[in-house]
Amino acid sequence: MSYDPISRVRRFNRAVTAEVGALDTSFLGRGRPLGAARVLNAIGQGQADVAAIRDYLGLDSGLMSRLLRSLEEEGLIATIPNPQDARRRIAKLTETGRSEFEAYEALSNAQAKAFLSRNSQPEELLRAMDIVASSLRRDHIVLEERDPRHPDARYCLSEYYAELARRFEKGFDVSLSRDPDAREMIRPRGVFLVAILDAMPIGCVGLKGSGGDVAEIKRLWVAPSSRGLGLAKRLMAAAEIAARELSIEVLRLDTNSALTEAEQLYRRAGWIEIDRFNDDPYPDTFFEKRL
Amino acid sequence: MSYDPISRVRRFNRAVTAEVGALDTSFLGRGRPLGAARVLNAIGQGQADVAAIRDYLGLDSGLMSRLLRSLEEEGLIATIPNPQDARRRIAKLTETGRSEFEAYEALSNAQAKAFLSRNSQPEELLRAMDIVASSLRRDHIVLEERDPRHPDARYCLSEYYAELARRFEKGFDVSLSRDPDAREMIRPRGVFLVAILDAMPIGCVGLKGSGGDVAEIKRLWVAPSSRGLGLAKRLMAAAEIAARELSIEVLRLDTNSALTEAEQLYRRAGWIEIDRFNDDPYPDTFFEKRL
DNA sequence: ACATTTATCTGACTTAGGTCAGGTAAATGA
DNA sequence: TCATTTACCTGACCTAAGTCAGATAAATGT
Repeated sequence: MSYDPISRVRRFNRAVTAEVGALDTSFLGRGRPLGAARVLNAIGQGQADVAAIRDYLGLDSGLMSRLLRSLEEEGLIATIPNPQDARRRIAKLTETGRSEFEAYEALSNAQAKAFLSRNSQPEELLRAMDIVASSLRRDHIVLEERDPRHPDARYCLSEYYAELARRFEKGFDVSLSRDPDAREMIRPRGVFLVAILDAMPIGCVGLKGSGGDVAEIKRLWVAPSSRGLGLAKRLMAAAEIAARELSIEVLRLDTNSALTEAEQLYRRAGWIEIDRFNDDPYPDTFFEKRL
Repeated sequence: MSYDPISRVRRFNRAVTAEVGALDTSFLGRGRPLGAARVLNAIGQGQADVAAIRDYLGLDSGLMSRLLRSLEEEGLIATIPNPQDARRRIAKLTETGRSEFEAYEALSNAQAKAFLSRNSQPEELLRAMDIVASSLRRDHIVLEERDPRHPDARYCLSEYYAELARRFEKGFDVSLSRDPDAREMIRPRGVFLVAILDAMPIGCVGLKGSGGDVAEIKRLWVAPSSRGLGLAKRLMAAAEIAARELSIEVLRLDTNSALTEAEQLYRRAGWIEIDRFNDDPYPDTFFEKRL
């Protein structure tokens, strides 16, 4: 017996619509109408092109224009014509605008902190919130190339190692494994891809090349909160496309049979099991795919 | 290494504010302004007293009055003076109003269903949504007395039995345990309390009396989605209050040491371990509390 | 060179939502 | 009984948000 899924979804909707306004009221906390606050915050987050902001916030061009004027009158922003195209305008925060934006950020952070402190064990709640956020925003996941030493990449890798340590019977120690040199996962030899959702890294994959026409897939990882969304498949497909761009002809990878879901993914994507091709202590299964 | 909790909360807020409008647009789907739709739905859900609706939706009395007039003009509701107090008014759906309300319900159900069907394995997502909803609405949890044969009570009991079956090494079979007769958990002998959150049962406890001044606490259960909110403690406190009302002087309970968190709860609430007082095969630890 | 397209702005207008100061009629308390 | 309180209604007014039809000026295609 289980409670009706539709009721559960609707209950979530009710809870969220009833409470989320209270959860983050930072946009209303500084005596400015919501519209103006949203524009100010979009600019503060780095959006500069007026058309881009309008598009992002879904505003009519007339309304947008008026909101920009009101922020200008407050002395919070300045707009200048785009040097490449004088019809377009670029909006930037002034000094006062920047400190006003930071006040909004501080408000929002404080509210998030207060929310967390109302919960005695926030870790499980946070995990649940991650799952919901990933699922709701699944269509906004973007894959980006990153240097493997970039903080986003390093976050993914450390989570990946931690997971291997949990799942392998004998644990996992990076230093025992052939950790690919960062150089070999940067163009022109290879690439390192990170899946980003709302500025948070939630998955990665590395293509490790040696300059020849054979390359290896390494470090495929998807955050627990984002599993079941087909992200691993998407990362693998993107890595394959990158491999073709780099004129790779043969892809290889090694894996461990403890990672059952991975093996299934490879087989379905047309990978074929081959003999061991390295003496790394952790993998016990080896695959190849000709492009 | 773990991602900053504040960023995670803010990411959830962004995801939810961006998507939840799209998640349930049923209130906007029938060409009526949001305010009127909300009032119609409040009445459809059984709210009748005008003041109660106004309070529930947080509306100004002038606005409320106008919304009621517009719904009346549409022929969806009828208002009559309260027979006990002719100043107050009672709002009820007309025939057309009822079918309009049901159209909203159908829309909302269809959207929830569509949302579920977009997810390949919705069970984990639903679990996460339950956790978030329970936590956000924790202050709205109410404890209500229910007949143990009421569907809400039976839902809780079947979940409780299923959990015992999972957690006990040898499983759990209700028929082997001394299942208290429903009569003994109804006043004046005892009570059965269910914790309700937004119409969904999320916990229960039974007070089983025999007519004398000794009674037993049975069937204490909290839904996994609602743990960590202090609900078990609250249920126990409510059961104690009910026991005092029924002139019970000694409370007893049995538990199994596999349920570690329960034992701690009892000790902290002033219960004292005593000798075995029944020959039920499942419990191995026994407690008593004098009121 | 010139018609067309594009990005933004301006003015006129609409709707939803909400506030506030009375007004009416019923209920209540001294 | 009668002043006071209470529940709801009405009219006047306000703001935020959004729509729409041009206007303006820069860029673009032929």
